[in-house]
Amino acid sequence: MLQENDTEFRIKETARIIFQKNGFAGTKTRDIAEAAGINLALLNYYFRSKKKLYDLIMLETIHDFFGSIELVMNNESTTIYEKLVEFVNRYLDILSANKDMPMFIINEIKIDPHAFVSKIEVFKNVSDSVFVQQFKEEARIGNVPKINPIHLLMNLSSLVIFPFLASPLIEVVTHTSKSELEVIINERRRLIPLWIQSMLKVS
Amino acid sequence: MLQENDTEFRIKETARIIFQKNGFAGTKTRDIAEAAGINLALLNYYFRSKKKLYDLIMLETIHDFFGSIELVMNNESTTIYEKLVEFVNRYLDILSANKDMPMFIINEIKIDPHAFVSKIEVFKNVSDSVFVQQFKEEARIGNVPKINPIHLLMNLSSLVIFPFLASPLIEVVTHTSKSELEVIINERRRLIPLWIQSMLKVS
DNA sequence: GCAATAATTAAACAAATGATTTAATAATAT
DNA sequence: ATATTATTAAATCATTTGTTTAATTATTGC
Repeated sequence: MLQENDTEFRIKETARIIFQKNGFAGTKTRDIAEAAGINLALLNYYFRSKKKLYDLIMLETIHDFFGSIELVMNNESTTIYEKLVEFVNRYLDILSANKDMPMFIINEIKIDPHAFVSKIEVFKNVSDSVFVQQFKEEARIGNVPKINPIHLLMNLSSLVIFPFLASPLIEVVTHTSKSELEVIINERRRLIPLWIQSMLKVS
Repeated sequence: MLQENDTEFRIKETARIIFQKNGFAGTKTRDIAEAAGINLALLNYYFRSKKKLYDLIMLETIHDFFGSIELVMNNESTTIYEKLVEFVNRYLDILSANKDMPMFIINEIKIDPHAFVSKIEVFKNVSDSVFVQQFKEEARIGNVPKINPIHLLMNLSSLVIFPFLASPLIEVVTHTSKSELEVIINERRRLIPLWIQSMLKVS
């Protein structure tokens, strides 16, 4: 057995895509087997059960999704604005390559918030991050309004993540094709940091 | 039979909540019956089938969700800023009373975009709305930057809707309780129009 | 008050769905 | 060559779930 057996790898990557798109209950082991071009029994042969395979993928996904926040937001040597730019670019990269990730994570939390918290508790609390500390200091000095930092985090996440959550909605409502929307989303790399900065001038 | 038979009404309202929370496939007729405190057979007695009941509720939900946009965004006698205020207040009202609505709509679109489009095609195209026309005119004059109006619509929707889509995520990441988050969301009635306005000063 | 219709119930049906296992075969490595 | 690993087709086995039936109770019109 190789450490990254070809078949094993193909099952996992296929399962990742399908699980992220349809969730645990919405996914049939037969779908995974068919999409991966492998025999159904091999799924259990390599991963013991559907649940074990799912848990494996979910942990990796959570790690990918939250791992970047940690690094960017707790960097002691960047300014607030630099962190905005870093955050936007990192997240647009991750989400562009993995469009179903936000919905997957949100559904996962919804199913069992308690179980989820226990899985990410290793990550540092975002509310205590260097980013939030820097924001509070600016607010103290009077450079930015004294609003709850959650607004800032929420606005930043909204502007970055929402297009991926709501892309089918947006496509329908604005009569925009997937490829046009992709172009528009990429314009946001430059625009979102500017927008967030200008929002911090009003209260 | 009364026009709004008590039992019939209770089934529909219970079904609305459960369908919006769990979707069609994720909902069992037995769940609805139990939650409504009625006998299982009554669901079929009043609504013929699970599918018919679901379709009924879905149409009403779509109507509630998109009906407000139409009115606000095509009002000839309000300014852009007045429309922002109207939009934010209307949507926060609807979504606060119906927190699972955005997720429900997005999932519904995902399942069958084509079928969904045919259900909302009665609504006027948002991209041709008075709101967007007014924005384009302001851009021509040079009062706002010449960006794709989709950015404006997307930012507005993001800031209003995202907190409801991602509330479980936000609660977990920022260690915020549901009631605290509710207070924060209500602060946004006043803030979002200001933010959007200030965003329109940069490009 | 009676008869017809409507509302409600418990129980059964049935049909599919879908994860997992088994036992046999092929491939690979020692 | 043989022991281990990988792969396959088929069966199993439990369960879930929407729907119907047939009997009972409540309501309404006359």
